[in-house]
Amino acid sequence: MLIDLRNTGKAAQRQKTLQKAPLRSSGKIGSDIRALRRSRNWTLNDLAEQLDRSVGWLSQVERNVSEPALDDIRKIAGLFSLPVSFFFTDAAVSDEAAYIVRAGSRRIMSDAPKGLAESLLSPDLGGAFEIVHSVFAPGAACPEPFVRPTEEAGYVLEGSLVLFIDGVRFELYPGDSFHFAGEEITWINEGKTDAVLIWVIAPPVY
Amino acid sequence: MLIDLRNTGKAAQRQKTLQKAPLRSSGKIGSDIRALRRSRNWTLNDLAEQLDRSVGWLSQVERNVSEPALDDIRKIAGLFSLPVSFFFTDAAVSDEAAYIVRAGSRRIMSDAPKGLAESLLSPDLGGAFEIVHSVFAPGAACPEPFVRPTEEAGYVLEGSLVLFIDGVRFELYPGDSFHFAGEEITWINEGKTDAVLIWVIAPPVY
DNA sequence: AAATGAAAATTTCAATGATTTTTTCATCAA
DNA sequence: TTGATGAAAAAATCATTGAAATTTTCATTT
Repeated sequence: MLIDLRNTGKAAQRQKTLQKAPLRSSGKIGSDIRALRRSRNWTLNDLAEQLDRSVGWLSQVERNVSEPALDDIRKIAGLFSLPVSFFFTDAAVSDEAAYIVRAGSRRIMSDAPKGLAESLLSPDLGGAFEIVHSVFAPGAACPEPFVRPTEEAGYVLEGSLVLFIDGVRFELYPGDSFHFAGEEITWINEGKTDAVLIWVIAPPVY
Repeated sequence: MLIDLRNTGKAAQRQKTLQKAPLRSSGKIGSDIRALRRSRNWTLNDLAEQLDRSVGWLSQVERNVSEPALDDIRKIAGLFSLPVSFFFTDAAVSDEAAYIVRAGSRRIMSDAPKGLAESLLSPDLGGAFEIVHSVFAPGAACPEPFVRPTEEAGYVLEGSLVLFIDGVRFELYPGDSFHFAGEEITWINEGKTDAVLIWVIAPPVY
């Protein structure tokens, strides 16, 4: 059992001010930044340095106590290789926003004309895993093999995708699913149509 | 830096015998049982008791050192509310089995004529999360609201499903996705066609 | 080979203290 | 009035350690 010393004497008074702390910022941009930072295993200090801002400021921003300037957001988006729009999804109706992501209003994660369009199926970053909706254009190929310290799985919705797991080639068609953890991965869409997949990653990397 | 004491004196000799330990059982049924037991937070003892078997035996079975009799498997399937077939999926071609689950050869998790047909999209149980392919028959409804100590998310492939999250009603259509953790859930397929979803659960519960 | 029981090994868990990270807050600047 | 800073306070993280619980190993019996 822990003994809570906070409700005595001087400390009790401070708590009062704590509760009064105003929540100036309305959006949830701060939470997103926090999730993104965490997914990269950066500390407040790590990110603050790259932004040329103080740790205290970043802490406030991430807790939605104060809002970053547009320029900061641009910088942040850049650091995470995300489009600025990522932070401004038109949040759906009140209740929904927390639980549902409608087909038409997913958050875009990569605009890049690299042949891979990714959007987020989870309402927010963070949590144990994230679900991404990925569209691989015909001919698109993974720029280079990658290994991630994650557990990943996917399901093919449309088209077909060639996946190399530790160098072994697998051709995946609609309805097929895959799963790997720690192996070296590459992919290429050898088909003539888009390959559409649902990709699950744990823990989140975006 | 850890100091490994095992390669000295008597211990070193034992290690030799350890390496010789034969792997008598070929399948991976044992691993499945282990994953299932763990997902229920049961100890070897808990399960052994219900099976009227010794802990030592169960340990061997789970490590694929020895094989349970068919009757044991029936009992085990029963304890986990799974069809016996669950343990006998026709493992695809060698390399594939570990990574890929083909559309046509998923492991069935529930035959129950309750209007919900679930099959596993992950090649094996265990891991950080599991992906389930679920088909909700028209009119099918969740027998009773449930709360699970998990983080779950899903994506609608076909049809539509009504999901109640903490009592709030959401109608989901193809392309929509949802996410919840700890809320009370119920669902019902009010449509005239099957509702087909992909459902992700972390950590695994099956 | 399957199964058991008991010893040996391993894992799990809670408690502790040292660090690191994060939050709070008084204060200054725009 | 909000953004920003720096430093103190609080909280979270991490590596240890010892005790308890779980799991594995193995000699023996069926």
